Amino acid sequence: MAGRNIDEWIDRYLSVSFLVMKRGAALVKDSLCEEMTHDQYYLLRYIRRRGACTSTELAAMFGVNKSAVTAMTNRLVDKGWLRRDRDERDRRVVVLSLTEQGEAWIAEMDRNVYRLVEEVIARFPEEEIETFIRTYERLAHVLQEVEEAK
Amino acid sequence: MAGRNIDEWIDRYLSVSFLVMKRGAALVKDSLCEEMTHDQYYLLRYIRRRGACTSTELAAMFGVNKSAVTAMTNRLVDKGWLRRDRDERDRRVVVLSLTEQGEAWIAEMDRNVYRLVEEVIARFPEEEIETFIRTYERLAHVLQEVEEAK
DNA sequence: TCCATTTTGTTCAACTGTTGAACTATTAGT
DNA sequence: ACTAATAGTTCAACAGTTGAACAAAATGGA
Repeated sequence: MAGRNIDEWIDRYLSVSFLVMKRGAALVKDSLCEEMTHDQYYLLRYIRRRGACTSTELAAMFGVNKSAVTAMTNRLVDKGWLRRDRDERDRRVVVLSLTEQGEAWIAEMDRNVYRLVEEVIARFPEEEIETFIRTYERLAHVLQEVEEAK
Repeated sequence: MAGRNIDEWIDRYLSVSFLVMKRGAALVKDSLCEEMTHDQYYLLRYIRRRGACTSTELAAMFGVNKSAVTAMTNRLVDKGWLRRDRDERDRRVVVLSLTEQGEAWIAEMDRNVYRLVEEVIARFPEEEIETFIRTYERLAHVLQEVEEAK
């Protein structure tokens, strides 16, 4: 690849990724209720999709320390959205899963957030959406590989 | 568009955007020095590109409160990377611009971050990169429109 | 011109998310 | 059996954020 081209891509990517991150977070936050933060919404979504998971898995998945996960899950347990159970087969492990209340709240929040994302997505041609998301998913995968290679 | 398709896209987009945000932030942070945070790096980059700007502009651009900008810029001024000057034509306005030291630090950080992003980008075909970034930029633009329409 | 309104930015308390070191409890590997 | 490694928590110290209250300056009608 031409060096000129690459540097331009890098610059454009860095600029736009920060913009989308900030603006996207602000919009999603507006779609949530006072009680639920942006990060809590995504964390609960992830746990729901996985059914149940551990602090270690969450920390690795999101690239944060385990103590950060403890702090976040504490708040979610306090709100009654998340359940902490000790794994009987390996008593070091804590199994995290949604409570019924948590399921209900996240479903409620989903309604607003989906409406928002749909409004955004609707402005793009279908093919562009599919292509974009596919590359985005590949990017998430590559980031994990690069992280693991350290 | 088929409802089924849209909901699948929304779900995939929400999941992957959080992953990329978190993992990307973690990797960029590793490329920075102890003294500079992820957010500070992007903020300084933005101000450098604009030459100079105001708190109001930054707050609108990144979708945060002006008080958040004050707090961030305070830390950057304390470190000697950012300069605060009153606008002589409108004395309410504070003009933010990089100091020479700030320019030097951000150039230094750029070297590491560019190396990282290049490593990631190199794993994609050129055409996919260009297509992806173009849609990403369109997305940033749409998010701003949606924000403004509120 | 005068005064109310708007705009720009700051301060403050309170909160979320994060790190990194020190710690406990449990398991795994010889 | 004992040392290693693993899973998670606690804690102090930060960065980033909100929202309300505030000060200072500019604007715009009457």
